[in-house]
Amino acid sequence: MPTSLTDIARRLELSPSTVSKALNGYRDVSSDTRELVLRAALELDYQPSSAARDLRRGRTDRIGLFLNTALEYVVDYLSGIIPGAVRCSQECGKRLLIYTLTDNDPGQLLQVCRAGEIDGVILFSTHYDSHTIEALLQDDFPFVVMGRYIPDDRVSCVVPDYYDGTRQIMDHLLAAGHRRIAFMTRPELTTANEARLQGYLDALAAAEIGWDDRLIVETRLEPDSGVAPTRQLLALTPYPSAIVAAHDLVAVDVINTLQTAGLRVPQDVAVTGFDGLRAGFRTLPHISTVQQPLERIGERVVELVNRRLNEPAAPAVQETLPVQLVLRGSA
Amino acid sequence: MPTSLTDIARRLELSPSTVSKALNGYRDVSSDTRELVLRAALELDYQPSSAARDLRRGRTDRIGLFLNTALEYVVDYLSGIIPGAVRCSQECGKRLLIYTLTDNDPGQLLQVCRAGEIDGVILFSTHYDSHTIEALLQDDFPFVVMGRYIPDDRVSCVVPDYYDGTRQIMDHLLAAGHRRIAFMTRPELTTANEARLQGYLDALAAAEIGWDDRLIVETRLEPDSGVAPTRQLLALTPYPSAIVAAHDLVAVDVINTLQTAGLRVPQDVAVTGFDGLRAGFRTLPHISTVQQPLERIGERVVELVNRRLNEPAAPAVQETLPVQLVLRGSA
DNA sequence: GCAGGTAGCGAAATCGTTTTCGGAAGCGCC
DNA sequence: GGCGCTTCCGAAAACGATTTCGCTACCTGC
Repeated sequence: MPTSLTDIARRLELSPSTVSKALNGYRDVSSDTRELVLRAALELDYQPSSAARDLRRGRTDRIGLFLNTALEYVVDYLSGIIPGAVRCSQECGKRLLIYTLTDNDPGQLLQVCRAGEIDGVILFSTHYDSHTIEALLQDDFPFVVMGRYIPDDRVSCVVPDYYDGTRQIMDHLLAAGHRRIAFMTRPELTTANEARLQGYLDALAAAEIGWDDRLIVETRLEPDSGVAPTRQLLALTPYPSAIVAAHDLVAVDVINTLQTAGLRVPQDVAVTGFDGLRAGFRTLPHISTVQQPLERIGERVVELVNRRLNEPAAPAVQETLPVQLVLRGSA
Repeated sequence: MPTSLTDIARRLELSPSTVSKALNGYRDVSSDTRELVLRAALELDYQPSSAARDLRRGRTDRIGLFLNTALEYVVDYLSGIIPGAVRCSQECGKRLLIYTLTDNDPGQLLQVCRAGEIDGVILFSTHYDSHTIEALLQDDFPFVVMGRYIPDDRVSCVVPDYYDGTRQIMDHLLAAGHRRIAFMTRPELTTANEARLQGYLDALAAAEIGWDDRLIVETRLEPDSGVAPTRQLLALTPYPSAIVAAHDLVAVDVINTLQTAGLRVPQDVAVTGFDGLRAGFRTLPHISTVQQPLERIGERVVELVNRRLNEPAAPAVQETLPVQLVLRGSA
């Protein structure tokens, strides 16, 4: 049992109200008393009970973010956005915390929100789930979607420019003379995947290159999920001279598979990633990728949740953030 | 404002106490009433206010874990232990959550604990801080240290067998004929680092090889921190035929630096890592490493916190978990 | 001297639960 | 009928903070 506000009150022979006011900067307490209270609080290592305070104030000043499976990917992505998100939440006087889901059950997210453990939540693209979104809207619970565009003007989201990024990649590859360019997509039918695919197709069309079904393959988010599709592409004759991977982690698999097969990257096959994760620095050559403004995304996403908390009536905003091609060797 | 217990009570013309008891499985409520309450709760999407419940019960059923800087490393390590930790906490009826620290200020950890936001905390080796530990002991707050042995019989910890792991690595390298083996250590004076160093020295002694100061270099936890030390080693003549890196992330840097310099791994220089992180699969060759039982560590660490919660008087335990050398190509 | 204002404090309600305690009703049994 | 025993429910007291409101002093200005 840590020291409570009433402990301080008793010790100083003051009322709990006065102590509370002294600690919270109310003006109707003399500076002498305030001094006394602050000193006592320090001495006793007083920290207000968050449960009591949250209950009374009806808010927690906490913002949540949920981990799910596809841990390998999520975690690498998260480590990119966390610095920005943490900095911003600190500025807003909130704390950012990350929940783990057992059994990857999205219902737990709703439980946590409804229980009032957090004031707002950041939804990661990988655990989007229309039922969850619908429920959050129903409850009028503040949330922002990160990394996926949601075609609904009631929901805020922050997304990188998938279309432009893919165009940048394709333009680079085409300019380098590549004509057989393979494309790895993700099986989910999301606006993000559609935008990337559209960028691919448009770029081919602009270069007056017909598209070949066999060059478009699917990958999942699990570890090593880039290996099989790469083998599949290598079985083609001729095999593609460039592979546009769905994201950096897949690109790692692609590069490793190619090199294991005795092919040189980028001389024999060029490879590109997407996202700009740390993983891109682990292969040799490093991965040429589309860098998302990760810190910026972290900031914006927290800022939007916070705005929504401050003015509940504020309209939802859907932001597309610019991305940038960075060439590191693999293409 | 979500539905509260009293909302249900009013709707059913029952008292809040009865509703609470119906929901919490008390026996002194008729099965008819219980049925009614459960149905109403479901219809109204009722979720008990965690603040109110925590306040009243004096516990939260939550266990915390704190992120700090050195994000790249921590996050990769975490993704290894999370599955085990989450599974175990679920079995214990707790929820595991991850706090972010602003400004990497360890004082925030104590604040969170004292505020009663969590019942127990898992301390990561990388943000060990003797003042924090002392304060937690003072407060009698349940905690367990992960990845670092603390020479104090009041604190529980779970650590991999650093000494044995290093011996396994060294024995393998020595058996392969290596005689000039470099060793990368971390600057912190921890029992973990000491154990690794001791393993290195003992192995050399057992093989009757004198040790060379210049082969022992330091690395930090920041990204790319393996590059400079590797260059430093390559400047030696002759340069070492094997490099024992402090952990897998450093090993990645080492391999990349060697390959960039035109050296082949493992033919020209063998490289080993430590920990068994996913990063070890991203290089080519993959990293030969000492695999920590990560999931197991996650489980144990949660289990120990939980035991401490259930029987506060239980003595602290210090567990060393066995590790295993896995050869993946880099040595 | 008095009205009006201000400064400083405390009483008390409140947030939404949990849990203890007691009471009412119903029943069986002597 | 009286006694005891269940069974079911509600009243009420917590948990520890915040916040409103009112009260007492004291001061100021006329």
